[in-house]
Amino acid sequence: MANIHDVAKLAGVSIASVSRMLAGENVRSAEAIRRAITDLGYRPNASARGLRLGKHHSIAVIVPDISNPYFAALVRGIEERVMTQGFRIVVASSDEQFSAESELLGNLIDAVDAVAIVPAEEGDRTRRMLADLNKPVVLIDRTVGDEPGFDLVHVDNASGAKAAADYLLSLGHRRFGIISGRQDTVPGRVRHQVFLQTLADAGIQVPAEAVKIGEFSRDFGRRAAQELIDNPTGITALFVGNNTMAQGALLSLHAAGVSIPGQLSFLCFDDFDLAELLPAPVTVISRPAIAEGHAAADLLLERIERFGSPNQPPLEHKVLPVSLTIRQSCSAPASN
Amino acid sequence: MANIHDVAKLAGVSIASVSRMLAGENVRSAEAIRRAITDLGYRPNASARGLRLGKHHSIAVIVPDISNPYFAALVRGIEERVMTQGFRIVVASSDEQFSAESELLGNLIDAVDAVAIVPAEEGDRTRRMLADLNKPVVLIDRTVGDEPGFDLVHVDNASGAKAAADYLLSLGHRRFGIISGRQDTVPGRVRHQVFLQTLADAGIQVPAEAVKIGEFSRDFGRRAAQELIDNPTGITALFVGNNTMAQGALLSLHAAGVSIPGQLSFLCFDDFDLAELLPAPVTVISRPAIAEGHAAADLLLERIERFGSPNQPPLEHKVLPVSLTIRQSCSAPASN
DNA sequence: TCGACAACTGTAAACGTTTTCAGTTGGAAG
DNA sequence: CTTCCAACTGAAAACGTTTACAGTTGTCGA
Repeated sequence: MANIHDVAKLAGVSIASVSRMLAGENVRSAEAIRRAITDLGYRPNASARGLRLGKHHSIAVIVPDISNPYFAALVRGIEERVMTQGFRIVVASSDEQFSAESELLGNLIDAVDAVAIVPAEEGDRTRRMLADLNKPVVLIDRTVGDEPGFDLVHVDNASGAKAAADYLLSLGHRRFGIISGRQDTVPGRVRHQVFLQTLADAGIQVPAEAVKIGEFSRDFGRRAAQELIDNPTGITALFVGNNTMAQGALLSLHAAGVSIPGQLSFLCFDDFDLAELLPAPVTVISRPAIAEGHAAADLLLERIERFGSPNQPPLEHKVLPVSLTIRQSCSAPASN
Repeated sequence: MANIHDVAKLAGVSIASVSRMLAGENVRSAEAIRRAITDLGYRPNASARGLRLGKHHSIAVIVPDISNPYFAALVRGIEERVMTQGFRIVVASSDEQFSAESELLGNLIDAVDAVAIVPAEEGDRTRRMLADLNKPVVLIDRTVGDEPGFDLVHVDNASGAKAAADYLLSLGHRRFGIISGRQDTVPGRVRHQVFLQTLADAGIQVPAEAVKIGEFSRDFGRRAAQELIDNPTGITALFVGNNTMAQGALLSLHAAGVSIPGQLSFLCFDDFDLAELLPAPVTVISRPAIAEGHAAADLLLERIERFGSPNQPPLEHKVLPVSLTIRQSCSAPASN
């Protein structure tokens, strides 16, 4: 592989001139250098440049699972924005495990300039680990501790959960079930609490046996719905905290022959592919995954720019709107 | 950030000893060095190491679109395998465009040791571009030219298409429609041709107006199915070449009120989330995306190991099996 | 013709590693 | 007590850049 010395020799100048011309400065022999570069097929060595400048033009993106469509879309959004600025993204999946996450980050951190992460855990050890990185960090979808100290990109979980409850109430439902994700995450907690609180404000209590809390996984959704089926609680509407759990729940409900919305109105957070094609197209609270990626990337690029300099921009907390997408999985409760 | 000199000084040895102990060699003062390393929180600088060794411990993964679930799963598979060997993956989406692809690769190539790619185009210019990289390359799902000169990981498209045709024939169908993806890609071409050939071998011709060829996109699937609906051809079975087109086709079919499998049997290549939850759970030819990722990663790691040495392992072409997953979207044709 | 000055150029140091090469150490064998 | 050798050690070079610094040009005005 040709290096800068080869180019300089062929062009009859010093390596400094080559470097300068590459950096866009004015150089007398620009033409000769350009020709030498193409003749040799020269490409600057990324490691050498990284070593010298302490920059890598790379961003680590850590998500719980890249094969989850929501996270895949998020990554896509980050990628789109970041690529235009000449940055690369290094992707890794944490499987929702702090240990995996911190190990990954340990491996990646030395090769990147910043980190975009959907943290597996929102506890303080995650915050400390991220702070120790000493690089720009943006938290997406979740947070860490009360004073994270990083830029945040969230969606408006509270409004979404409230909209869901209000919509179901307006249809006349009074007996609700809820399947929620981990309560040690912002989306899990906020969606859960706001949904229940909105009902409480309307004077409605959700019976404990109709409240299921667990992992954000398809499998948990399936099990939770199965329990609801096995121990009838008389609920007429079910709210599910995210798309993967929703898919699992639909599997159980479908297998048990529960008619939607005939016997049960169904509403979940997060849109998903084909939601509109199901026997009862699913009404959802949808969120802008790509836009979340864009927002996160913008924040990060900005912060990378100024990192180390005294005048840091203040921490930002971007909250993106969600919207209620009404399809056909909800109706007035059967009057019995 | 502490560097190796700091560690050496604190441990009272030379930097060579630190480096050696890190490399696992026997060193008298190992204990002191270990302590110094933890005390200082020392982490070797990746750029410096990369510069010195000419290795980056990174692999570029280029797919048409990371937000497509199949590619996301593929990436996940690669990631799983590669991480265990201490490698990172740098991900980028080409949007099925050669120009984007070659630009991306231009940006990434200097920072990686190898490339796993689902090429946007299978033409010779792609082959040349990849060959010029002068690094290990594995092609996934598609190929480039007749003599690619790279390792290949494919699924058995021919068997899959034949199984699809045989199954529909066995149900008694005689009038078929087909929606296929780009014919300048292996999956597009093989699935298309083998399906039609299998029918031809059974003495059945598919009328030209029931053959739709276009992009591997949801949008094309939707349009193609719409055309089929608008200009009735009397077909009783429809084969669709991949999952995104299938989803589009289902959208049109559903909107037009075509009953599946009552009026039309439906079968497609690639499984997809929720296929089993649709009004008529879709029968598919499914393929092992994660396993494809594993296979690609293994091939690449092997080749990185030996790259540059004289005894290169011979090129491999791994073909993974697909399977017919029978659900409920196909039945015997209505007898009329 | 000279000096001043802008515009450019080249040398060399630095970034943080790994590894070669030429020692140094210490223990065992004589 | 010597000698030998295995086992370790350290100095220094190298990887390919960028950039501070100290020139070197060439032009213009006097």
